[in-house]
Amino acid sequence: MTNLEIARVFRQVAELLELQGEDHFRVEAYRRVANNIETTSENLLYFHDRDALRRIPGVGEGIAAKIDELIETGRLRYLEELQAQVPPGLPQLLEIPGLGPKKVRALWEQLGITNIDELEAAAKAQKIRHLPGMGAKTEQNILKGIERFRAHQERMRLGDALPYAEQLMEALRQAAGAALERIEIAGSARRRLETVGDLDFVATAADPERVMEAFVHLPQVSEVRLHGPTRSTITTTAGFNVDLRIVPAESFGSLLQHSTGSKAHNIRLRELAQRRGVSISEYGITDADSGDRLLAAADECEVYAFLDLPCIPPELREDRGEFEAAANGTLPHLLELEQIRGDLHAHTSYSDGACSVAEMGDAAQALGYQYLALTDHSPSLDVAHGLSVERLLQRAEEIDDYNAGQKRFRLLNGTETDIRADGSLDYPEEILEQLDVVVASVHTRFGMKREEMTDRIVKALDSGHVDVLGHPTGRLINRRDPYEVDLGRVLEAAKRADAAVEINAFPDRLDLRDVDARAAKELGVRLAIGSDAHHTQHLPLLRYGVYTARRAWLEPDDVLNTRSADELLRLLGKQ
DNA sequence: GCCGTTTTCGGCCCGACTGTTTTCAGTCG
Ligand SMILES: Nc1nc2c(ncn2[C@H]2C[C@H](O)[C@@H](COP(=O)(O)OP(=O)(O)OP(=O)(O)O)O2)c(=O)[nH]1
Ligand SMILES: [Mg+2]
Ligand SMILES: [Mg+2]
Ligand SMILES: [Zn+2]
Repeated sequence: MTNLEIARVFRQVAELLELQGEDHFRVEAYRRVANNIETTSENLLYFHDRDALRRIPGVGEGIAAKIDELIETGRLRYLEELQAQVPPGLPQLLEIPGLGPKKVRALWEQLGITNIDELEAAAKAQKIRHLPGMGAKTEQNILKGIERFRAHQERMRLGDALPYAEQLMEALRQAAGAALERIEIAGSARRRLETVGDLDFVATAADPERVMEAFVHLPQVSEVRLHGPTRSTITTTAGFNVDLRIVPAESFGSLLQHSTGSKAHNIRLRELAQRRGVSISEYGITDADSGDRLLAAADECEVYAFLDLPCIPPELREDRGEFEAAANGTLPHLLELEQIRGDLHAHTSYSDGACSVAEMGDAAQALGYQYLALTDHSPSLDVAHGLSVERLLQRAEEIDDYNAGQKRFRLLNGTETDIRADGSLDYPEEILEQLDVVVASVHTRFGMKREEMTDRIVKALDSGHVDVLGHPTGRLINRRDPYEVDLGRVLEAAKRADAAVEINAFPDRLDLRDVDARAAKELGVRLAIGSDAHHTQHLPLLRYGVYTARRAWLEPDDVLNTRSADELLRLLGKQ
């Protein structure tokens, strides 16, 4: 059982309780714990006792016992009891935008509606308007909501979201002209979360009304969901929601802080404020008793400063220890893109890349790098034109020729060797020993059992020839789940072997993910950031790996490729 | 259901928009 599966169980419990009219805070307790379990790196299977479980925030006596039951039996009787009390199609109604627990419960109890089809029929037959608090508009909104539910979009990858956000901001600047003063992206995109559910913009305006009008009339808009004086929400033609909030300039920092979130972070911050007798909102800070405004933050850091905290970087705002670190003065000095000296994962046209050795080298230099590791695929990966030993040697000559003409840059002669099903590497030892950088990755047999996959990867690391474990979980965001593996044991093996583990920066991968890279650091394992470029144009995607590294609390020393070429090769034992 | 330098019981963030309602409940961010 994976942490994600356990998290899903508790989300189901939350929904079922909610539909029975259970206390909101009890429901939210299950949701909160589900989020915290999903973002726990170590598999709960390997937590040895209840005390260890209870160190997960939000896990108390009751939930620890339920996790135990899930791990021991794969089932949760409490969930089954709740399921017996609620029609199976009912929880799905909660996913319809505009429908929450109160309305769904009323529809169920008073009209006997138990699934989406029945809901649609009731709305069309105009039966819903007779319920208290509902009317003809409610029926229309339910029908629209069902359409939206059926057209439901998955979360957008950050790599798509950030460029799209830039485009939208530019479009709005054009459309609103001088009426728009300042606009920034907030929400999960600003926190650089690997996927984003929507785009959240915050702005100030000389003429807020005009800006709102311009926003809801952008050509990219397919539907206006909300349209108020300080906040509007639109759906784009691509089916994606975009929020815009506007506040007076003196409150911009308060709004940016609020809209950057995360929700959990905001709640923690506001609780800290409460204890000091003040109240934080997106407009500023007020005295909890008198309501007098004490601060309107033009800069978001003023909000933290008011609570005697240093400013917390957006990437850390997840309520995963950043408040404790801020209070202790132990916030990390996060990695910056400018500190990256080179890229440790790239392909050329020798394997499945699109560009030549020289083209990749030139492009890396244009980015200001001191080195680029060319890590083409190995023989058994014939779909990716893996290099035979002969071709590998041929490429080495081409790399030498290229380097001969360079003063402050070098191409590193590397490989991304396949970790074969039996855990062996895909080149003879004497070949691997000649290479500057050996990245080793799993590309086949993703369906292996957890133990088998773990043994496979550990064996590869134990060979002593691996410098970097490539994309360690094999996931493709929105397309392929990570393979099942005991990451804790893999990280221990990497530590023993003095191998780094990769943050593969390609936006489809981001592998390791943030919380796993953080666990690696905490175990004392070094990270390597690689773009996995298959084209010169992919090289700049490395920045997404830096974002993930920042979300993992990484500092420059934790990352292999903040080192100079010489230092890097020394660390890898190549000099 | 969880949690505690003011609590082991009694709180649990705060505000915008909509549609229904004559003052607010529900939903969402
Ligand atoms: N104080 C407070 N702020 C919230 C709440 N819900 C959302 N926010 C703030 C923090 C969020 O980052 C921000 C934007 O809300 P979203 O629902 O778009 O969440 P976010 O962008 O973090 O994640 P997403 O990828 O869109 O699902 O609004 C809440 O319940 N309370
Ligand atoms: Mg968002
Ligand atoms: Mg939003
Ligand atoms: Zn690969």
